Amino acid sequence: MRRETYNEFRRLCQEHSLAATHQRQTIYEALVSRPGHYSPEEIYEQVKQDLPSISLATVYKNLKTFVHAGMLREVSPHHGSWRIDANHHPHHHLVCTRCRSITDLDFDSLGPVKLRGKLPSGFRLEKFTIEVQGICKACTAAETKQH
Amino acid sequence: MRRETYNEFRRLCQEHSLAATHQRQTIYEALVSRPGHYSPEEIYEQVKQDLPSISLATVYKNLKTFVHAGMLREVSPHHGSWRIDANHHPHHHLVCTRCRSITDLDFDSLGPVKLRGKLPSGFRLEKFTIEVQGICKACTAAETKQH
DNA sequence: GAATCTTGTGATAATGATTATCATCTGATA
DNA sequence: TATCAGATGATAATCATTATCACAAGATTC
Repeated sequence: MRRETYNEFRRLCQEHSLAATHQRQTIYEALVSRPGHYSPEEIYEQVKQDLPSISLATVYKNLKTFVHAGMLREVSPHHGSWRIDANHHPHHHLVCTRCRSITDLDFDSLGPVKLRGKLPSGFRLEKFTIEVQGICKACTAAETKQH
Repeated sequence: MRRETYNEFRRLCQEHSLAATHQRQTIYEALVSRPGHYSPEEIYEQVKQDLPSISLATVYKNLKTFVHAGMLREVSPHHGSWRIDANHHPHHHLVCTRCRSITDLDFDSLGPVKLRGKLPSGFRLEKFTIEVQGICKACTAAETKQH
């Protein structure tokens, strides 16, 4: 691991009161050192090369921990079960990052996406989708009540 | 079911060579008649009120059929396994609707999202995410080869 | 409308992803 | 170094989704 990445990792662990274990270090490295959007299974395969006895459960637990702490992000705010949208009108989605609820937002509430320059060659554009991420009313209320 | 919805349903089935079964009709109705972003399980619960003996497998099969035919949409092009993104720089994603692969797109490739008017009250905005949906290079190539 | 054929359905087993449990171990702190 | 909270590994449990297959219901033809 690069010295720089190592220091960053130690700092982040301290900042979030997490023990800087060998396993966590290797998982973090596996993600940060190479670009990509890996699944837990893929991380597990990668990490096993350094730590053959690591458990898949440990990978899952630490990925959750890292995401919760804000050290890493989920690719999509929609994981979990498959959902169907029957709204045929063009529209956007408000997505709550806390409870993952989804609400429609009228198409005209947002201006059009403007493309500057070109997309990678060979990619055939179908459409732009805008997701508005944030905390929904219910979650904000619940949070306020706690304090 | 409203006459209008019923006719639309029959038309869509004919157009896509699908048998207009009682089950399909009820599933379609459950989605179209009320706004929302339902999971297969939720549709199942709803449909059971009309057709108590329907099987959850039938709901899954028909939702897939409808989505495949373009009669309904998936809320998110990312279903399936959880993925982690370690790229800290602001960026967008190119998502292939065929193979679901994900590629980063530089933040500056797209102009900023402009909000017209207001978001629903109580929603605390965190950020806008733009997904560029389309067919990736590899899938386009594979498709061309077939013909 | 009945016969036939194709497709869809229901029940349930199988699979795959994720989470829970718990005995044991390790990093952090004194 | 001793202590202890928190982390790990093994594995069972759970949950979502898909596969299988015997039986039933639409569609088509007469």
